[in-house]
Amino acid sequence: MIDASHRLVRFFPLGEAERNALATLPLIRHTFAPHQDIVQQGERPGQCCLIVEGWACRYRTLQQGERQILSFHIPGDLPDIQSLHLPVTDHSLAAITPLTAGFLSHAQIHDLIAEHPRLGSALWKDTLIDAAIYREWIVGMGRKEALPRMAHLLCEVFLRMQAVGLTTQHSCSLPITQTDMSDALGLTSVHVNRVLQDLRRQELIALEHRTLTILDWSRLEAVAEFDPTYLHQNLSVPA
Amino acid sequence: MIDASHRLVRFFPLGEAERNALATLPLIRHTFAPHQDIVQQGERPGQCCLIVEGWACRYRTLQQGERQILSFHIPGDLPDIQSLHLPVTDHSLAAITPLTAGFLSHAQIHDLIAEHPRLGSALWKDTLIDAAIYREWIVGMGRKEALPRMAHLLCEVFLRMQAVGLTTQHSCSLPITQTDMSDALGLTSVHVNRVLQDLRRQELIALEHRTLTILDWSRLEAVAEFDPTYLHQNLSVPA
DNA sequence: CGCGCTATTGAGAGAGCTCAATGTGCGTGG
DNA sequence: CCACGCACATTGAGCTCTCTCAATAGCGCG
Repeated sequence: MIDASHRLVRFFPLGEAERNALATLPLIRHTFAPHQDIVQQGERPGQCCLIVEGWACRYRTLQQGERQILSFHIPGDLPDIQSLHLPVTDHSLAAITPLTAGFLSHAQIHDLIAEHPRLGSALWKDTLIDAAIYREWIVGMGRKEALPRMAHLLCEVFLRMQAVGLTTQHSCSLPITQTDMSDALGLTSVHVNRVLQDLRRQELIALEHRTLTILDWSRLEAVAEFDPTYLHQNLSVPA
Repeated sequence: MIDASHRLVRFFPLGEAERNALATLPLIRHTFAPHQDIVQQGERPGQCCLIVEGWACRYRTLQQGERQILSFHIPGDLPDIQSLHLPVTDHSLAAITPLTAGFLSHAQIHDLIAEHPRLGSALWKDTLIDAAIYREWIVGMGRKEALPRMAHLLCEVFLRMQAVGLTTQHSCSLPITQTDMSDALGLTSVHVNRVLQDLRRQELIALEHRTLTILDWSRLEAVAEFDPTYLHQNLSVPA
């Protein structure tokens, strides 16, 4: 089942009927180990997964073995919902941490949408926010240097974690390695290391034991040229 | 009205009813001059536009004035369909060439979808392909050098133009400046110029008078590490 | 208590940038 | 019909951000 506090429910005006439909939906749970693929490029999935616990990422591997991470996924995300309409998956999806996911068949989802069209709209909106995040990454990779690009990623992750209630004050879990960050930002892990040191030196963040703490949100936001509009979340910003 | 050969109709299994609904839809036409904004960042549009003729681009401007182009749009595209569910537009949309666009109010589209759910799916799929293109750009910007990145853009544009019947043999119109390309690829126009010269020297393409000719598709594809799967178009590739 | 993964540091190299000048084609007005 | 202006393309030379290569350090876990 999908909990009533789920993002879908909170960010889209759903009625009682839709909430109930979600709450009684039978999810088939699976667990995955770190680095294990959930969906591989070229597959034709017959189901979608909801991340219940843990982090995942979409990625693509190039011929020389370089990896590009396309997005990070946190609890509440539906990272392969696009398979509902795009039969062949054009990238892979892997667990970053030990992960619990719930699966729903395409048929179930189609039925659900047919019966509750507003749920279809909510899911569509979810994929549109995904696309908005991609746009933001393109802006960063194309026109920002390494420091603001990293700062932007941290702002984004923090707000997304906050939206699903996984932050405490100014901290949240950030269970990814510097290599993961480098593959997401289009940098090398060596440079990521130096950029993180710089952010710490400027007392913008603390990051240790996979825990991120935002020490100065407004300065971090300024460095990143971060504007949360694109997350389309209507959230309050850390004090 | 929307022509029966439109991409929506060709790439999604629509029935007679849906085709008719599209064909009789009243579009309000407007024309735009090059560089004119169609939608600006921060607006709350009440309508969506269909590009009838000409090219457009989505873009974002940073504080220091740098521009990042997020996507190019050609006839048949619905470049701001996301406004249907994301009220505030997080980027701008501008005409590149003299442009003709047809407008449909959100209300009209919502009604259309309510009556013809498969049309809703087709539109959703369209936005998912948009997102797939964003992913591909992220891969290029993060992990490809300038030459393959440019080659990839040219492959992509050519296939998209082919999909709407705007190519002849191995050529198509490419009505964008080198500065536009640089703002899309995250390069400078100086470097774009040098990369294009390199592609011409290698006899992979010809590009003059805003006309692109693919001289050697398979080598260009190889240089770009181009795999058309992500366009989800089921198209044949140039000989 | 040692292996393996991740983080850190140093130093040299390079892809792409900046700045600036020059070339070229085309539309327009006199 | 030609001169002019303007946008775009091209070229050169020096510079820098980020990369590469390589070594060392730290830490968690079996």
